Amino acid sequence: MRARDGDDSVSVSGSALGYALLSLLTRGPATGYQLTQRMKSPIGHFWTAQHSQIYPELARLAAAGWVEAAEGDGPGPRQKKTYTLTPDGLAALREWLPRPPVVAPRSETVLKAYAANSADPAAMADLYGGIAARQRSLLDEWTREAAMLRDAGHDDPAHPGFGNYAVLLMGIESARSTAAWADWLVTCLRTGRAVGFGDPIPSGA
Amino acid sequence: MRARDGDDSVSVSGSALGYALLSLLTRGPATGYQLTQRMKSPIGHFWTAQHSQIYPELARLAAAGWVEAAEGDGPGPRQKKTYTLTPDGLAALREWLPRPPVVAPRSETVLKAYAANSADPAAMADLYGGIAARQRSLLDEWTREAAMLRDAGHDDPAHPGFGNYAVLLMGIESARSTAAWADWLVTCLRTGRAVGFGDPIPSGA
DNA sequence: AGTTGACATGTCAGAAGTTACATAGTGAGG
DNA sequence: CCTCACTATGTAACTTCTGACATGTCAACT
Repeated sequence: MRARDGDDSVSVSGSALGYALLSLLTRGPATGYQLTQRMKSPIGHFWTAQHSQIYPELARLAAAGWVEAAEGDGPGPRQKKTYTLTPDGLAALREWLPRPPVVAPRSETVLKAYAANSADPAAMADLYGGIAARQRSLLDEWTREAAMLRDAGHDDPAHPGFGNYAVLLMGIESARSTAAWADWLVTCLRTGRAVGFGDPIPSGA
Repeated sequence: MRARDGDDSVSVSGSALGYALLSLLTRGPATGYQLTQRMKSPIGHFWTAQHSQIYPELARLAAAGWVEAAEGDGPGPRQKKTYTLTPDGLAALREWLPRPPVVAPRSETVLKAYAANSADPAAMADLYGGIAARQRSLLDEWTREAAMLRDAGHDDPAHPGFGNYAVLLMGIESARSTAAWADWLVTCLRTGRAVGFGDPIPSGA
């Protein structure tokens, strides 16, 4: 499945996680621990991984020659390893990037809406009210973050931080849509009547 | 993990897939094959499963007493089983629905944008141009579908088809956001300059 | 002096999900 | 007559992901 030593001819194919780690390493060398942190924001809103998945994957990437580890003394009993993207790794990433992505959406939030009228409308309204509130708070936070990045020039496609900015914008769009949809759902569930999407929310009536 | 015969006291916890199948069965009895089809639209845009996952899960649900199988002759060598949601199954679903959903977003599309400036801008612009086009065609299709459902009264929260309508609306919102974002990305990548989100797209200039 | 949290790396068991294999009847179209 | 697509149910091998276990240092706070 992945290249072994002296097996250069085989087309080396990585998992999405592998490419995610390579992407993170384009931001500079890092330890597995730092990659775990770096994955949290902003890409974490669209791609997550635990350290228990990251460490073995880094070992595989190193075996494939896509990353290189510099060892040093760590705080614990083991060696601390700082990984760097190799030219081969960058080439692999560049080859993977323009390929059409695998679309595999999975949202428990929407799944629950699918069965919404099997449950108590008031309870479901509360659920989606909470979801809308959380999405709006994320929206606020990310909007402020995006403004800062824009001021720092990250909206320039040539800026190394452009990817972060792009992800943040998608996060904002996604939060906005979800909040608007959840608001509509809440209004439907609370009034018990058909409501047009985007119709004004009847306030305290 | 799941209840066995005569083990009623244990809190029976299901997987998200199990609840997805229960949700599908609120639309009426179905075979595993029919559930596989039923899952494709519209909930398939936010939750998918292969038949190889569905058949064993149905067996587990039956063992837990959440669904009941009526056997009959099938086209192949095996018995055809038509599953029905039991009162216990509906109760379990109703208990699960209002609980806060697990949020686990995963989008290769956004992941690739995160590393966009490691690749050839023209290739990435093509990629996101294609994505925007596909999202717009889905948007068209779903908008027409939603209009039909609305005419059929599915926008009434009491209508059994309300869940389908709600999922479709989220699909529409999601496609709209993604298309707008992809358009912005394409403009950035093609012009090579900072572009405001929502700014008019320079046409053939 | 003791606790908590951050830094740092790993393993293991199990759950969840994908792909391919296996079987077989019916009806439509070429 | 043959092939293809649809209906229908399952298994097996494999990959991916989560959650828990395991270890140990250092700095800050109580």
